[in-house]
Amino acid sequence: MSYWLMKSEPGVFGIDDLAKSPRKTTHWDGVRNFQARNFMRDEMRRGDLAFFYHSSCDEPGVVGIVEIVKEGYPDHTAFDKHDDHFDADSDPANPRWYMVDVRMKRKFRRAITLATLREHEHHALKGLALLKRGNRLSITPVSAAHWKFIVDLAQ
DNA sequence: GCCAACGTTGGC
DNA sequence: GCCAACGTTGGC
Repeated sequence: MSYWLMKSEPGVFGIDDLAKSPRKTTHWDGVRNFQARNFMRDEMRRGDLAFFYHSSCDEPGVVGIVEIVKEGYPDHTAFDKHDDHFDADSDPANPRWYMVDVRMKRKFRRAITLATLREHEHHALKGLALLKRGNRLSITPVSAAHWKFIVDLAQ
């Protein structure tokens, strides 16, 4: 089993939106980066857990935990001309973009802010992809040790 | 709003 | 294959 971190802008879709979704489940559509696509298409497995991370907001940070409940499948929003994430180059016969389904497992009582994570970036969280310089990937892997440390911060 | 960092595109 | 130009991300 693997661990991940998935970014979302709360102004677009935050953890409270997920909590209100049917069965607390949603498809993680709109990812238009090949590396992140590859993680969803090739590496994420049912039962994997991911941190839900709020980005581009007042207080960026990890706000909860989701479970991967459906493995990679074509992102249909790429085929919809009227969708913000439409991509004319994604052919339904040979889809370019993929998504997974995630279900909310837990919302932290308090967010683990990026500032808090940074306090540990040279020690317990050394090497965490999220904290790497210039990192912009919306989906990144998290080691088991880092996972445990961050979950403990939320207690 | 600024800007550093990065990914993608396209000309050559 | 190189690399400049461009667009996007995302923290501040």
